[in-house]
Amino acid sequence: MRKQFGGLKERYESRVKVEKSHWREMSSSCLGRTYALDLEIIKSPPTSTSSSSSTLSDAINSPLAISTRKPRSPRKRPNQTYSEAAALLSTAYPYIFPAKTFAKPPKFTLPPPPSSLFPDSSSQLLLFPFRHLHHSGFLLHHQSPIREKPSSLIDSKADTTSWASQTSSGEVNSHGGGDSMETDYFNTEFQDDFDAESIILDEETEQGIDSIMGNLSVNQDTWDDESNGRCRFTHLGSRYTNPIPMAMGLRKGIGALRHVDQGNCWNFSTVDVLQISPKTNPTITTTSRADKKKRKNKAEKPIAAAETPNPKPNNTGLKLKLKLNYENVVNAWSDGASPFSEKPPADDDVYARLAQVELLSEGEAEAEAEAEGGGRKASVLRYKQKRHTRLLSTKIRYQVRKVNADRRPRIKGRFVRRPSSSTASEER
DNA sequence: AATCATTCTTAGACCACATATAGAT
DNA sequence: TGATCTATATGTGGTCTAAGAATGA
Repeated sequence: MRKQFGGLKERYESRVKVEKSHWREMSSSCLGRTYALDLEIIKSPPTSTSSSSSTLSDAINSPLAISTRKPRSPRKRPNQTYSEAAALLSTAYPYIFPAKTFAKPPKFTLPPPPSSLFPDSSSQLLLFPFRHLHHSGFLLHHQSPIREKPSSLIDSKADTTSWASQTSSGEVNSHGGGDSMETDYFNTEFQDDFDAESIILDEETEQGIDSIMGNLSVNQDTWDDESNGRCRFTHLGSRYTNPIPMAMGLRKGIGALRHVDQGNCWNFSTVDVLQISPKTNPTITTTSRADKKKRKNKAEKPIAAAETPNPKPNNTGLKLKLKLNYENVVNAWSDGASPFSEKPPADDDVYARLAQVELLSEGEAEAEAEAEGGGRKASVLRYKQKRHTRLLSTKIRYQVRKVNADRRPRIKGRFVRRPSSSTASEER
């Protein structure tokens, strides 16, 4: 109560101060400089409390009270970290972590102690999506899961015209026409709270993730002018044209970015749909060997190669018709192990972002890394620690402004006017 | 299980002003 | 076309407020 009253008093004093300040500024505007006066008249809500006769409450409840305070933007909820992680997982493995399984995020609670990192009972917070594995019949039914039910965020409709219409309005409209829970979730909670722009980590992604996952930079030849503004990515033996709509993390397109070489659009966080999809086609390695043989043969026949200036890329890696031994796959996954190999994906921003989510505290992460015995976990841990320190230490763009701010007088943390000789003479 | 009041945590607003930037002349 | 001027935007750090979660009755 005392604190609240103190807060009211503080606000009142602040308002008076602000009014004085604005009057000063208004008067100073007459001297040549104009100040934008953005005042908002507050209609005091009908207070149920008894009308106090104090001038303080009167001043506060007065309908003419002027507030220059900017409306507070909604806070990021603690569960939002969980939601973001879940959304990323759903983006990476839409069939392993379907969005509907986390449509209702659990209550935000502290993580378990390090001694019980992944017990069977208490680890549901992290492992609940794997329950989906127990009925992994989807493995057998979907011939091409990627195309059949794409995530609404990375809708693989590679229609540049629709993209243009979306970006022209200034927002990325995710109305995919779907009415599933997945789509609804992304359209409401995820889209509302998840600021993709905040995840754009240009320098971090290059320095941090690259040190772990390998160099993600795209060669210059992957940008093809002939592809009409489309980034072509070459990796994993598969080559395809990735249009801009496939990119995640670009809210309003590249054009909104400042001080950035816009030609390097591939340096931003983009998600390759085929990359983030489970690698379920084991025939890639075999075909690559066959390709090597073919190349060897082609090298022996340079004339034939010269006759075809634009050879069509080998699309064997893009085949989505799977020839899997489903029984073996199901048996291999039935023990609850990870459905994917331990080998990290070649280049994928989603995994980088997943690694950035602080689901565990620092000590727990260390314990986990020690338990894992180094390797990739240690690399991820190192990267996370590096990123943690980098984020905590504020990045100073202009050292001069920092020096000025440090020298600037403050009262209760706020900058106050410098007592200048001119004002002192005016007050006399 | 639902509701309410209280406590706790922490993201973001606030402040002045030197400097950067964009537009006009 | 470059130089100059003017107006507006930006960034900087310590403190405090209040939104939202947690907790207990």
